[in-house]
Amino acid sequence: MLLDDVAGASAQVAATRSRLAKRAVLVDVLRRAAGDGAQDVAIVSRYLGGELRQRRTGLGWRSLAAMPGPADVPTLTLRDVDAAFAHMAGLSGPGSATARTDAARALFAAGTEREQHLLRGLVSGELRQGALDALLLDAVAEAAGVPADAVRRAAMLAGETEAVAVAALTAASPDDARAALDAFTLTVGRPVRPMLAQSAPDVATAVAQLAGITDAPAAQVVVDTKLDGIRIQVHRDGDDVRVYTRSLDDITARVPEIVAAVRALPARTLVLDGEALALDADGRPRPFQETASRSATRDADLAASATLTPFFFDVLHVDGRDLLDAPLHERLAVLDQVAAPHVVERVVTSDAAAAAEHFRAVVAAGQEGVVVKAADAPYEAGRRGSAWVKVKPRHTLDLVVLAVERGSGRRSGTLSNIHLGARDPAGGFVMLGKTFKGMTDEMLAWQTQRFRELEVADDGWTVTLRPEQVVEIAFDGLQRSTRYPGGLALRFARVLRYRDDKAAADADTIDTVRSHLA
DNA sequence: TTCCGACAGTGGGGTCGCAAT
DNA sequence: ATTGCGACCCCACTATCGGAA
Repeated sequence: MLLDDVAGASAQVAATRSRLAKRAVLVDVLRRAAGDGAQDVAIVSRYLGGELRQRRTGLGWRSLAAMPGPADVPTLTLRDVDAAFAHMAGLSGPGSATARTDAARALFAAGTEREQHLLRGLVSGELRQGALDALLLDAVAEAAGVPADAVRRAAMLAGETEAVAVAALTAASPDDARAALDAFTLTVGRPVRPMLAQSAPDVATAVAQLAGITDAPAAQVVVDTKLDGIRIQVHRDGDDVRVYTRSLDDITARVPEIVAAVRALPARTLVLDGEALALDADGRPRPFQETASRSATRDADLAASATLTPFFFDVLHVDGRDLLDAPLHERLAVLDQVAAPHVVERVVTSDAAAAAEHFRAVVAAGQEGVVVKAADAPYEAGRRGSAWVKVKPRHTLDLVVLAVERGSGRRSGTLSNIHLGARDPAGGFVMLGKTFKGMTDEMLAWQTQRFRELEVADDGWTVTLRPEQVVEIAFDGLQRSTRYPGGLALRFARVLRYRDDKAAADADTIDTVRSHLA
């Protein structure tokens, strides 16, 4: 199969907003790939899902700045392209960046216009065709003649889509495809996609949301402490322990202390879900940046200078027993038995006030917040299910917009990403970060016009403003910054509303911001 | 007929390792 | 030694489609 076939399909998918029409295009190209064999199905399913098959190629958006013009006639086969990226991914050492760029040039020179567009999207990870993994899974189901639920479940348990697409689409019949999908079961040593949480503004709202979905008579909820670290999924088979991140990256070699902790637990086989973070001598959590630094380093000496402590909040398998479909309260009973010293602190209650009290207590102890969970819900791998709801404290500030950047994609033509400054009592403003979050289309339209009125300079990307417009910003906390002059940056800043009732002189000062550090 | 769950998009700050400068 | 890039870690929020109610 030619890359051009996939490029054409991707363009068709991007050209319609109807998800059914997108799916129909995906189904057609998946069926054609199936006729060309398993390898083409593997490549097509990756590319239509917006990814290359190579996890890291060393090639990114910036490397593609100077690529040659397009070819007139499509000649690239999918296998050519996959082999080219595999080659690039394998390069390392002095001269490798040049060799990689040369290989990319040769590949792009052979690509037609729409093929180049597809390649850019795959390399940058921003295909922007309005369809990624979820719609692709639906298309795989339709193309193979099997229920969408069966494909989705297989992909969640496999931790990936490619193998599932190949199994479903290379089967001789829908019955065979169904059997092939059912063969994807929870396997110790193969990570599953982690269950995710929705969010709520406060504990009472979270409890009320769960009351709507649970069948438990007293509407019991589990209130788990939410730790500010990195998500880990740990598999143990005897002495063999593997540690995976939320994106299912294997980081076992970087975290020997977690391996040791899990080896010491009283079970032969285990699959645990939890969080790892750096603690100080008193057991209080260190800032997220320290956990991130420690978990990212591959240097053994650096790694030894700080340790991560694992805490688990779920168990998916223990000694031959799968627990994915067991209700949470059952899983937690097992978790308490097998992971006792490393279990996240929790409260189980039907009383919203008790849940709120736990939230206050854990935040006072320096933790990030809580996750409120339906006690009778199964583990929904890979889904942002309604059974888990996270709650975190929210801070707000009134800041001044210092500049604004042009938007891209559906925000093209608007002024989108705003630069935020706190008032400096000594004069001027101190920039604390940027945000594009929380804006409705109406706000985007309004601010695009408003900021043109305040414009003092425009370099083609960023428009500098007279510092007059006040905006109310929500954020999760402050972090140390080497990028911004105050040495501080807002974490997860988002717009709540523009404050036309306030002048810049009424905005919060950098001193007020610092007081949030306590 | 209306409602709402799920998805994709639009980007944020920080950290590391590596190759080039 | 410093800088720029790629790859990940954490992520919030809105608009939209189409099935559920």
